[in-house]
Amino acid sequence: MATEEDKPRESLWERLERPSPTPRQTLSPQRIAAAAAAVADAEGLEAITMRRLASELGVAPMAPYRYVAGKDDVLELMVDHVYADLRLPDGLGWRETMRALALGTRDLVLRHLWLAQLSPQARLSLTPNRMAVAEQALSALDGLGLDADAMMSVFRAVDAYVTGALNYESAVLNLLREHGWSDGGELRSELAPQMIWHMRTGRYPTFQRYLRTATRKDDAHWQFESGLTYVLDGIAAELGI
Amino acid sequence: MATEEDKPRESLWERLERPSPTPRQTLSPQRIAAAAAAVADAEGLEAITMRRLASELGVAPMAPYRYVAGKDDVLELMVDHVYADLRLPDGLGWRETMRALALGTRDLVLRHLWLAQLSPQARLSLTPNRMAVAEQALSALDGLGLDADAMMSVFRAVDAYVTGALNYESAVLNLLREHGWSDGGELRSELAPQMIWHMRTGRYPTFQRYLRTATRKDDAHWQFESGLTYVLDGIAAELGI
DNA sequence: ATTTCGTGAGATACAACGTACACATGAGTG
DNA sequence: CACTCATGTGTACGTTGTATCTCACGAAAT
Repeated sequence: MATEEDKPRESLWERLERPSPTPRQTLSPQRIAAAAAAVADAEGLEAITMRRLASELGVAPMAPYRYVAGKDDVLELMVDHVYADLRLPDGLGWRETMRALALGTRDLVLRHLWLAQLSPQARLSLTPNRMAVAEQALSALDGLGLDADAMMSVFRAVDAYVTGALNYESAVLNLLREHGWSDGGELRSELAPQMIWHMRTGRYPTFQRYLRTATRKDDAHWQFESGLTYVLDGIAAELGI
Repeated sequence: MATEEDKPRESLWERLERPSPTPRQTLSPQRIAAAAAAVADAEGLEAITMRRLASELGVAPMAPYRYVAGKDDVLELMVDHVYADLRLPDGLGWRETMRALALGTRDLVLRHLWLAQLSPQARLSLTPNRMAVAEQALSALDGLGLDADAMMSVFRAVDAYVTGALNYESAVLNLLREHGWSDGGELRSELAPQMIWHMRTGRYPTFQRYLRTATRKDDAHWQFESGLTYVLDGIAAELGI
């Protein structure tokens, strides 16, 4: 059965672009976004509560609800706020543009680790600044003789790889931060007992050999670039571009 | 300053393999994992609360805490529980093994959509069944003349792509389920007003052209395979295997 | 057969969270 | 000066994760 709330509620972004009739207000979606992003940058996503956000803005806990429908809207505003910093240079070839997309996204996520902690559904929302990046990326894939489906498959493949790689990389960094550990060495020494126990079972000989002989276990940038090279090489080979 | 709780707490998995001295108990980690996974399969991850889980098991809300240190442990148990269904066939070449890893993971996640809703840090934990899959994948990359770092970079690249692609795919499906929508058409018609508004701004001409001319927008399987082909092709090209 | 003891489950309670709802307030307009 | 409506306040409710105390029961010991 259809419920009442299915009416086509005006989108968050639609409301934003129409300036409010009385502009004299202490609160605004922009201030909310900036304050929330600042808190999350400094203390992680779990520090974002509606009460904390309100106190940060110097208002009562329920005040921000004049501008957002709920906490999910706040997260959406935060995402769009930081994505304003990500733009791709024009005039590059498709491969350099995809590389800029990947490396730029990585920079952004490493500067705002909470981006990777958002629920996948929060990352689905098409905010203006994310749409702008997608448009830039797609337009760099235009004019290569690809049909629309192929163009999107390239964009999506790069985006999927970047998302997955950063999911992992930032999860490690968030773990470090939450426990107050400083570097990967400290992480490994903390996790060592568990890992040693796993290895003692003798069930994972190949994995164990990796642990013993690998030399770039901590080189996150190299790992990111390696995978990115695979993806871009494969696109070039498969599509002949 | 170092806190007391930094003592090397025995791992969840370490405790599990040592059978409890008095085996007569109504609760067990296995029962907890199975019950929780069943609830999440049927009603989504947000249905998993400690109270709900306890009532599902017919015990008091705090009873499961005998076996898990907190909700995070429950999630870890759930992950391991369903990963028991994922094993890779032996004896295949590296490419077929990586394909089996990707497609098998996709099957698993589509059967248990809540897997993609877990926090990245929950997915970091190395549960026995996930370790087993990783070991199988790595051993298929053995003997190809790759060093340990290259082997892991291949595994990680495939895993990152799969994670990212499924993050997106399952987010759409979770959105459908939560709103009670049946298929992609219904999703698009619900989101149409927002999308039309975005397009009316005229800022996204390439994106708009994609929306008009693409024919495989709903073919999730094709999209997954396309990206996977790029990744595997790139690995083959870059490493000469 | 009775006592002892430890383990597993129950009951109660608390702080923190998101948010619904009714009220106060103060600037702009007549 | 009165009216009005957008904007922020105060209070409260239901739900969550989980700390802590208490209780029951089965096995081992006497």
